[in-house]
Amino acid sequence: MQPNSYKSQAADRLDATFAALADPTRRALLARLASGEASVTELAAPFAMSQAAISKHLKVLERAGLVSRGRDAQRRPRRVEAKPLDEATEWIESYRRSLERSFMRLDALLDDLQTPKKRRPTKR
Amino acid sequence: MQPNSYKSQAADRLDATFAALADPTRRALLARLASGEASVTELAAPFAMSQAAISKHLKVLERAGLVSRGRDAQRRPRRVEAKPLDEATEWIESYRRSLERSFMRLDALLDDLQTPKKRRPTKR
DNA sequence: GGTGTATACAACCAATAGGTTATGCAACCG
DNA sequence: CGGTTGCATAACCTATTGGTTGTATACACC
Repeated sequence: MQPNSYKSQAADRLDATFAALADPTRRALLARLASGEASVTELAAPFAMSQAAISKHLKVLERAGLVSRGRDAQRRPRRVEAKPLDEATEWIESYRRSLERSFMRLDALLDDLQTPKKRRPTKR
Repeated sequence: MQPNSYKSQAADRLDATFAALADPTRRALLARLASGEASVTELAAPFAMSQAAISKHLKVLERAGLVSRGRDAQRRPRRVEAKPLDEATEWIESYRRSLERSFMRLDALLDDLQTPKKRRPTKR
Protein backbone atom coordinates (compact mmCIF):
# COMPACT_ATOMS: atom_id res chain seq x y z
CA MET A 1 0.00 0.00 0.00
CA GLN A 2 1.02 3.56 -0.34
CA PRO A 3 2.30 5.42 2.70
CA ASN A 4 -1.29 5.82 3.83
CA SER A 5 -3.69 2.96 3.70
CA TYR A 6 -6.60 5.18 2.70
CA LYS A 7 -6.65 7.56 -0.17
CA SER A 8 -7.08 11.25 0.46
CA GLN A 9 -10.20 12.75 -0.97
CA ALA A 10 -8.12 15.30 -2.79
CA ALA A 11 -6.47 12.43 -4.62
CA ASP A 12 -9.87 10.97 -5.38
CA ARG A 13 -11.05 14.22 -6.86
CA LEU A 14 -7.89 14.54 -8.91
CA ASP A 15 -8.37 10.98 -10.13
CA ALA A 16 -11.92 11.75 -11.16
CA THR A 17 -11.05 15.02 -12.81
CA PHE A 18 -8.14 13.73 -14.86
CA ALA A 19 -10.03 10.58 -15.76
CA ALA A 20 -12.97 12.68 -16.91
CA LEU A 21 -10.69 14.76 -19.09
CA ALA A 22 -9.05 11.68 -20.58
CA ASP A 23 -11.87 11.01 -23.03
CA PRO A 24 -12.27 13.00 -26.25
CA THR A 25 -16.06 12.73 -26.19
CA ARG A 26 -16.13 14.22 -22.73
CA ARG A 27 -13.73 16.98 -23.66
CA ALA A 28 -15.97 17.76 -26.60
CA LEU A 29 -18.98 17.87 -24.30
CA LEU A 30 -17.19 20.31 -22.04
CA ALA A 31 -16.19 22.42 -25.02
CA ARG A 32 -19.77 22.54 -26.17
CA LEU A 33 -20.97 23.43 -22.69
CA ALA A 34 -18.41 26.19 -22.44
CA SER A 35 -20.59 28.20 -24.80
CA GLY A 36 -23.66 27.83 -22.65
CA GLU A 37 -25.86 25.28 -21.00
CA ALA A 38 -27.47 22.61 -23.13
CA SER A 39 -29.91 19.74 -22.84
CA VAL A 40 -28.80 16.16 -23.12
CA THR A 41 -30.33 15.72 -26.57
CA GLU A 42 -28.64 18.87 -27.80
CA LEU A 43 -25.37 17.60 -26.44
CA ALA A 44 -25.86 14.18 -27.98
CA ALA A 45 -26.77 15.43 -31.45
CA PRO A 46 -23.26 15.85 -32.93
CA PHE A 47 -22.11 12.42 -31.83
CA ALA A 48 -22.51 9.08 -33.53
CA MET A 49 -23.55 7.36 -30.35
CA SER A 50 -26.72 6.80 -28.40
CA GLN A 51 -28.25 9.23 -25.97
CA ALA A 52 -27.65 6.68 -23.25
CA ALA A 53 -23.93 6.74 -23.94
CA ILE A 54 -23.89 10.52 -23.72
CA SER A 55 -25.82 10.34 -20.45
CA LYS A 56 -23.13 8.04 -19.10
CA HIS A 57 -20.40 10.44 -20.15
CA LEU A 58 -22.28 13.25 -18.52
CA LYS A 59 -22.52 11.25 -15.35
CA VAL A 60 -18.76 10.85 -15.33
CA LEU A 61 -18.40 14.60 -15.75
CA GLU A 62 -20.86 15.18 -12.93
CA ARG A 63 -19.08 12.79 -10.61
CA ALA A 64 -15.94 14.78 -11.27
CA GLY A 65 -17.90 17.94 -10.48
CA LEU A 66 -17.13 19.38 -13.90
CA VAL A 67 -20.77 19.83 -14.86
CA SER A 68 -23.97 20.21 -12.91
CA ARG A 69 -27.54 19.44 -13.71
CA GLY A 70 -30.34 22.00 -13.89
CA ARG A 71 -34.01 21.45 -14.50
CA ASP A 72 -36.39 23.00 -16.98
CA ALA A 73 -39.59 21.05 -17.52
CA GLN A 74 -38.56 17.59 -18.67
CA ARG A 75 -35.10 18.78 -19.66
CA ARG A 76 -32.09 18.52 -17.42
CA PRO A 77 -29.78 21.13 -18.91
CA ARG A 78 -26.14 20.73 -17.99
CA ARG A 79 -23.84 23.56 -17.24
CA VAL A 80 -20.21 23.73 -16.61
CA GLU A 81 -18.55 24.00 -13.19
CA ALA A 82 -15.02 25.31 -13.03
CA LYS A 83 -13.79 24.46 -9.54
CA PRO A 84 -12.40 20.96 -10.07
CA LEU A 85 -10.15 22.38 -12.73
CA ASP A 86 -8.41 24.45 -10.13
CA GLU A 87 -7.17 21.42 -8.29
CA ALA A 88 -6.02 19.76 -11.50
CA THR A 89 -4.22 22.84 -12.73
CA GLU A 90 -2.74 23.30 -9.32
CA TRP A 91 -1.32 19.78 -9.35
CA ILE A 92 0.24 20.27 -12.77
CA GLU A 93 1.61 23.67 -11.87
CA SER A 94 3.16 22.51 -8.65
CA TYR A 95 4.64 19.53 -10.44
CA ARG A 96 6.09 21.89 -13.00
CA ARG A 97 7.54 24.05 -10.26
CA SER A 98 9.29 21.10 -8.73
CA LEU A 99 10.70 20.16 -12.12
CA GLU A 100 11.91 23.72 -12.36
CA ARG A 101 13.60 23.50 -8.98
CA SER A 102 15.39 20.28 -9.77
CA PHE A 103 16.62 21.68 -13.05
CA MET A 104 17.98 24.60 -11.15
CA ARG A 105 19.76 22.25 -8.78
CA LEU A 106 21.16 20.31 -11.70
CA ASP A 107 22.32 23.51 -13.29
CA ALA A 108 24.09 24.53 -10.13
CA LEU A 109 25.64 21.12 -9.83
CA LEU A 110 26.98 21.16 -13.37
CA ASP A 111 28.25 24.62 -12.72
CA ASP A 112 30.03 23.46 -9.60
CA LEU A 113 31.91 20.54 -10.96
CA GLN A 114 33.57 21.58 -14.12
CA THR A 115 34.47 17.99 -14.87
CA PRO A 116 31.29 16.00 -15.30
CA LYS A 117 32.61 12.73 -13.99
CA LYS A 118 30.22 9.86 -13.62
CA ARG A 119 29.02 9.54 -10.09
CA ARG A 120 28.00 6.20 -8.70
CA PRO A 121 24.99 6.44 -6.39
CA THR A 122 25.01 3.36 -4.20
CA LYS A 123 21.67 1.68 -4.09
CA ARG A 124 19.68 2.04 -0.91
CA MET B 1 -1.46 6.77 -43.23
CA GLN B 2 -4.66 7.98 -44.80
CA PRO B 3 -5.15 11.49 -43.49
CA ASN B 4 -8.84 11.07 -42.79
CA SER B 5 -8.96 7.63 -41.27
CA TYR B 6 -7.65 8.33 -37.82
CA LYS B 7 -8.31 10.55 -34.84
CA SER B 8 -6.23 13.63 -34.42
CA GLN B 9 -3.01 12.66 -32.79
CA ALA B 10 -3.30 15.67 -30.54
CA ALA B 11 -6.46 14.16 -29.10
CA ASP B 12 -4.72 10.84 -28.65
CA ARG B 13 -1.86 12.45 -26.81
CA LEU B 14 -4.27 14.38 -24.61
CA ASP B 15 -6.12 11.15 -23.87
CA ALA B 16 -2.89 9.44 -22.91
CA THR B 17 -1.64 12.33 -20.83
CA PHE B 18 -4.80 12.86 -18.84
CA ALA B 19 -5.29 9.13 -18.41
CA ALA B 20 -1.74 8.82 -17.13
CA LEU B 21 -2.34 11.59 -14.61
CA ALA B 22 -5.59 10.02 -13.45
CA ASP B 23 -3.88 7.47 -11.23
CA PRO B 24 -2.47 8.39 -7.81
CA THR B 25 0.35 5.85 -8.05
CA ARG B 26 1.46 7.38 -11.32
CA ARG B 27 1.24 10.90 -9.96
CA ALA B 28 3.36 9.77 -7.04
CA LEU B 29 5.90 8.28 -9.44
CA LEU B 30 6.08 11.55 -11.30
CA ALA B 31 6.47 13.46 -8.07
CA ARG B 32 9.32 11.21 -7.08
CA LEU B 33 10.96 11.59 -10.48
CA ALA B 34 10.65 15.33 -10.29
CA SER B 35 13.51 15.28 -7.82
CA GLY B 36 15.78 13.37 -10.12
CA GLU B 37 16.01 10.21 -12.17
CA ALA B 38 15.55 6.89 -10.45
CA SER B 39 15.73 3.20 -11.17
CA VAL B 40 12.63 1.04 -11.26
CA THR B 41 13.43 -0.65 -7.96
CA GLU B 42 14.00 2.69 -6.29
CA LEU B 43 10.70 3.90 -7.66
CA ALA B 44 8.91 0.76 -6.56
CA ALA B 45 10.26 0.74 -3.01
CA PRO B 46 7.70 3.04 -1.33
CA PHE B 47 4.73 1.21 -2.77
CA ALA B 48 2.95 -1.83 -1.49
CA MET B 49 2.75 -3.40 -4.88
CA SER B 50 4.96 -5.60 -7.00
CA GLN B 51 7.77 -4.35 -9.15
CA ALA B 52 5.83 -5.67 -12.14
CA ALA B 53 2.92 -3.40 -11.30
CA ILE B 54 5.24 -0.41 -11.09
CA SER B 55 6.76 -1.37 -14.43
CA LYS B 56 3.29 -1.31 -15.92
CA HIS B 57 2.58 2.11 -14.48
CA LEU B 58 5.87 3.32 -15.86
CA LYS B 59 4.93 2.00 -19.26
CA VAL B 60 1.74 4.03 -19.15
CA LEU B 61 3.76 7.11 -18.29
CA GLU B 62 6.16 6.38 -21.12
CA ARG B 63 3.38 5.88 -23.62
CA ALA B 64 2.11 9.29 -22.60
CA GLY B 65 5.62 10.65 -23.10
CA LEU B 66 5.78 11.84 -19.50
CA VAL B 67 8.88 9.84 -18.66
CA SER B 68 11.69 8.38 -20.69
CA ARG B 69 14.00 5.48 -20.14
CA GLY B 70 17.76 5.73 -19.81
CA ARG B 71 20.28 2.97 -19.42
CA ASP B 72 23.05 2.45 -16.92
CA ALA B 73 24.37 -1.11 -16.76
CA GLN B 74 21.41 -3.32 -15.96
CA ARG B 75 19.38 -0.38 -14.68
CA ARG B 76 16.87 1.52 -16.76
CA PRO B 77 16.61 4.81 -14.91
CA ARG B 78 13.53 6.87 -15.68
CA ARG B 79 13.55 10.58 -16.05
CA VAL B 80 10.78 13.02 -16.45
CA GLU B 81 9.76 14.65 -19.72
CA ALA B 82 7.82 17.86 -19.60
CA LYS B 83 6.45 18.38 -23.10
CA PRO B 84 3.18 16.45 -22.89
CA LEU B 85 2.19 18.61 -19.97
CA ASP B 86 2.19 21.62 -22.22
CA GLU B 87 -0.58 20.25 -24.36
CA ALA B 88 -2.62 19.26 -21.34
CA THR B 89 -2.20 22.62 -19.66
CA GLU B 90 -2.95 24.31 -22.93
CA TRP B 91 -6.22 22.43 -23.26
CA ILE B 92 -7.29 23.36 -19.76
CA GLU B 93 -6.26 26.96 -20.17
CA SER B 94 -8.04 27.39 -23.45
CA TYR B 95 -11.10 25.76 -21.97
CA ARG B 96 -10.91 28.19 -19.10
CA ARG B 97 -10.61 31.09 -21.51
CA SER B 98 -13.74 30.04 -23.32
CA LEU B 99 -15.57 29.79 -20.01
CA GLU B 100 -14.37 33.27 -19.33
CA ARG B 101 -15.65 34.53 -22.66
CA SER B 102 -19.08 33.03 -22.21
CA PHE B 103 -19.25 34.48 -18.75
CA MET B 104 -18.49 37.85 -20.24
CA ARG B 105 -21.26 37.36 -22.78
CA LEU B 106 -23.68 36.44 -20.03
CA ASP B 107 -22.57 39.45 -18.09
CA ALA B 108 -23.22 41.71 -21.03
CA LEU B 109 -26.60 40.14 -21.50
CA LEU B 110 -27.58 40.71 -17.92
CA ASP B 111 -26.36 44.25 -18.24
CA ASP B 112 -28.49 44.77 -21.28
CA LEU B 113 -31.54 43.44 -19.56
CA GLN B 114 -30.98 45.98 -16.83
CA THR B 115 -31.04 43.57 -14.00
CA PRO B 116 -32.05 45.86 -11.14
CA LYS B 117 -29.21 47.12 -8.91
CA LYS B 118 -27.13 44.01 -9.60
CA ARG B 119 -23.50 44.96 -9.61
CA ARG B 120 -21.33 42.74 -11.75
CA PRO B 121 -19.71 40.25 -9.40
CA THR B 122 -16.63 39.68 -11.58
CA LYS B 123 -16.18 36.12 -10.62
CA ARG B 124 -12.75 34.39 -10.52
C1' DG C 1 -56.47 10.94 -20.98
C1' DG C 2 -53.45 9.77 -24.75
C1' DT C 3 -49.35 10.90 -27.33
C1' DG C 4 -44.90 12.55 -28.02
C1' DT C 5 -40.55 14.15 -25.99
C1' DA C 6 -36.53 14.30 -22.70
C1' DT C 7 -34.05 11.68 -19.88
C1' DA C 8 -32.67 8.04 -16.79
C1' DC C 9 -31.70 3.39 -15.82
C1' DA C 10 -31.01 -1.70 -16.18
C1' DA C 11 -29.08 -5.62 -18.43
C1' DC C 12 -25.81 -7.00 -21.28
C1' DC C 13 -21.26 -7.29 -23.78
C1' DA C 14 -16.40 -6.68 -25.28
C1' DA C 15 -12.27 -4.37 -24.30
C1' DT C 16 -9.11 -2.24 -21.08
C1' DA C 17 -6.98 -1.36 -16.63
C1' DG C 18 -4.71 -2.68 -12.67
C1' DG C 19 -3.15 -5.99 -10.02
C1' DT C 20 -0.90 -10.77 -9.13
C1' DT C 21 2.77 -14.67 -9.68
C1' DA C 22 6.10 -16.86 -12.49
C1' DT C 23 9.69 -16.75 -15.76
C1' DG C 24 13.30 -14.98 -18.79
C1' DC C 25 17.29 -12.50 -19.67
C1' DA C 26 21.12 -9.32 -19.54
C1' DA C 27 24.57 -7.38 -16.89
C1' DC C 28 27.27 -7.24 -12.87
C1' DC C 29 30.03 -9.42 -8.91
C1' DG C 30 33.27 -12.48 -6.74
C1' DC D 1 32.28 -19.69 -14.04
C1' DG D 2 27.97 -19.41 -11.16
C1' DG D 3 25.05 -16.60 -8.41
C1' DT D 4 22.57 -12.22 -7.86
C1' DT D 5 20.42 -8.02 -9.33
C1' DG D 6 17.38 -5.10 -12.24
C1' DC D 7 13.92 -5.20 -15.09
C1' DA D 8 10.54 -6.76 -18.60
C1' DT D 9 7.07 -9.75 -19.99
C1' DA D 10 3.57 -13.36 -20.08
C1' DA D 11 -0.42 -15.56 -18.31
C1' DC D 12 -3.96 -14.93 -15.50
C1' DC D 13 -7.84 -12.74 -12.68
C1' DT D 14 -11.26 -9.26 -11.56
C1' DA D 15 -13.27 -4.72 -11.81
C1' DT D 16 -14.21 -0.85 -14.62
C1' DT D 17 -15.16 1.45 -18.95
C1' DG D 18 -17.64 2.50 -22.96
C1' DG D 19 -20.77 1.17 -25.72
C1' DT D 20 -25.43 -1.14 -26.96
C1' DT D 21 -30.75 -1.96 -26.70
C1' DG D 22 -34.82 -1.89 -24.24
C1' DT D 23 -37.78 -0.15 -20.98
C1' DA D 24 -39.58 3.25 -17.34
C1' DT D 25 -40.73 7.81 -15.65
C1' DA D 26 -42.03 12.52 -15.93
C1' DC D 27 -43.61 16.30 -18.05
C1' DA D 28 -46.02 19.04 -21.97
C1' DC D 29 -49.50 19.52 -25.32
C1' DC D 30 -53.60 19.04 -27.15
